[in-house]
Amino acid sequence: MGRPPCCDKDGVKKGQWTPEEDLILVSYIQQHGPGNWRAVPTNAGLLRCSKSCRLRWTNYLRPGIKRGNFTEQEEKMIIHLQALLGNRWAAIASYLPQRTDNDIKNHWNTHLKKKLKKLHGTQGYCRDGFSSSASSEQISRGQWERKLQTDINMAKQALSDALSPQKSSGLTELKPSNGNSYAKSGAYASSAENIAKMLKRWMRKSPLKPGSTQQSFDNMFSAGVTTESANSSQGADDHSRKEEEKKCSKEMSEAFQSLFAFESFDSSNSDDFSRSMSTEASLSLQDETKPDLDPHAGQLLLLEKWLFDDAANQGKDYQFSDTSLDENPKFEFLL
DNA sequence: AAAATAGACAACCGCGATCGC
DNA sequence: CGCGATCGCGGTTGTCTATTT
Repeated sequence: MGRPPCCDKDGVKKGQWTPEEDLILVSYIQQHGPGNWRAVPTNAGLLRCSKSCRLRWTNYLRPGIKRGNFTEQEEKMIIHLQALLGNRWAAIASYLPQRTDNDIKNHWNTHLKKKLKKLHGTQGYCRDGFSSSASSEQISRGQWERKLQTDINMAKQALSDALSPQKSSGLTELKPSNGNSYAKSGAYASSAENIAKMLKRWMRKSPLKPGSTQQSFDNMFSAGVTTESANSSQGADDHSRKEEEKKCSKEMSEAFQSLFAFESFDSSNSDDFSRSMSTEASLSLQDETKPDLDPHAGQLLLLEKWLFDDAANQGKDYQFSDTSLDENPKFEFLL
């Protein structure tokens, strides 16, 4: 006698999203900002359920998302965090900016689990899955913690590099509290990047007639995806990258090219957004960290403290947008 | 070249948590 | 305080692509 599925209605579309749907969704969120998902399908004119819209946005269209190509540092970090937190993918994702919980979960299930299993078979399973030939039972707690600390330092360095302010440029800071600011933010550039990638894939699968595509995308853009963002300041690097992308996309229609002009092709520009997102996620993680429930609470707190201390130490260069630690009483104990 | 199989990943589903009335 | 609506998370499934036979 469970609750009936929210998407169990007639006329609600399921399955793969089309580029048109993506553009409608991005366009809508560009104007109104994310949130109030219940109203999104109706207001945006999408034949999807609210859940599907939210999922599509958070896992695929959201700016600042990096997909695929996990680095070894990221993998190590995921393995460490999985050992500490278990299958709490959202919490793990909060420590990996630009990665979504779904992406991490998929990567874990398809790659890392096998990797660990393989290592388990050849050298004996170790909690970090990478470097020990002894079983975890044989390693003393002290040894394991030292090893954990070493690897965490490596992952920390990688994270620090990834978040380096030098890599971000020209992205206006998002202020989620002000919905209209979304419309002016360059953050949508990487949404379009994601869409563009998906469009290429989609074109491979089902080549469209240029005419119909043109019309369809013209309608889309006139409906709300303005070129305003495209006109925002972009660096020379972005320009050259755009050119390169255009070369690879000759077969695409003019409408596609206007989409390319709309975006920056530099996902690192979304670092500010990623930071704000990861901060939010960290806040939620802080909320859900319940020492009385979590057997690894000590390690978890250590890890969190490491992360937040680092952020605090880099305060000058590395400022969380929107929600700063020192403004939040929840983090007093960490500062 | 075609069929079968495996791998990868996007999306769905169900449940618990949270929010607002 | 109770209840319904909504959101967010994790597990699972479905589909597409690549590889092997």
